[in-house]
Amino acid sequence: MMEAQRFSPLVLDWYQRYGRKTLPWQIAKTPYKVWLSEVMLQQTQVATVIPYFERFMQRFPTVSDLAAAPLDEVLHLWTGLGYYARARNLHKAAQTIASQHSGVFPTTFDEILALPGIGRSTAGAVLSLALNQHYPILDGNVKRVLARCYAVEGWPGEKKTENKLWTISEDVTPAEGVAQFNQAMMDLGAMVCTRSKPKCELCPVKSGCEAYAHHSWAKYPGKKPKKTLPEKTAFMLMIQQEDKVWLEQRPPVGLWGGLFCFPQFTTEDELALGLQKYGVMQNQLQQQTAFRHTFSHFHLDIVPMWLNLRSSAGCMDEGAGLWYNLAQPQSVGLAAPVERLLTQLAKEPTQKNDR
DNA sequence: AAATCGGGGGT
DNA sequence: ACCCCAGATTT
Repeated sequence: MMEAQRFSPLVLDWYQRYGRKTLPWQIAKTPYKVWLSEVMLQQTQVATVIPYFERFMQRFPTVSDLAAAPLDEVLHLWTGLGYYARARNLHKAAQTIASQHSGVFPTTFDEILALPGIGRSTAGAVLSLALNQHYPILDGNVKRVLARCYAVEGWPGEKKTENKLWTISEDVTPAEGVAQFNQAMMDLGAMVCTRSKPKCELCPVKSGCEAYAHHSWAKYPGKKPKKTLPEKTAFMLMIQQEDKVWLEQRPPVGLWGGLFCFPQFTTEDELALGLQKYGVMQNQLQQQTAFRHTFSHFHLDIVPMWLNLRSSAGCMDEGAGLWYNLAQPQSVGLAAPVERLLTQLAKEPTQKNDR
């Protein structure tokens, strides 16, 4: 059993020797950099985040730059990261900081917590990592380390389990050296106490770890109860005219909110109706190879339907979408499968498809 | 093929 | 207060 006060010295000592200290958001730390990196890291691993982070910092060096940018450009730089609601929240929070905090990132817990897209853990991370204020965090890495060390049963998605973990995090978080400690906990979870095949022999807290003592690391954290995913189909209509492809912007909320996508239909009948609406000929439609895109809650079988428009025969409403130029792409957000199909189109000469 | 991640929004 | 929803990557 590991007493709470024994925990942090072991972790801090480990951090001095093995922790990460030179990630882009750790150089000249500011609340803005920590916030941006934390939001990106919520969904993606460090190696993937780095280039996104660098692009964001280059384009939006300050919160005010981010606030002043068009949302489409933010979504564009976010393309491929997923969870686009987070990019929208990021943008909205930046605008709140610009208007309500004179462009200065707030430094109290309640002010930060009030920003969209920031909850208890992210607020704690910003204040502890950037300003060394005494707040615990509880991200996926910390949950795993603590669940194993203290043999916390249950899936962390359940409130009861999450509450237990928060209490433990509060108990082990030291008043001094919080910035290093919290960073260390995340590093420990990412590098040592990994989901599968943890490197227990390298762990600074193995001496007091329940899971280590009972060889039961695989039991923690508890697994999410699983259910079978429903399957849906989407016909994606790719209308091409020379170097340009017709895309429409999705409504601001919901799946792929605010992103540009091909006109999309659930059934072939709907597709036929859509073709009528656009005033394009049905007979030159070509079905391409279908593929599956999986979300957390359903499978989406995507059937790309390609159509080469020879004349300006279509009647597209320019207000509802845009002609995406494959040769000189516009700065807009794209859903991953849409980007994949566009890349495909840009590679293949029109002639090859045009049969 | 399955697991994952912190927060928002709806019930 | 609880439950469901995001999206792409890793294992």
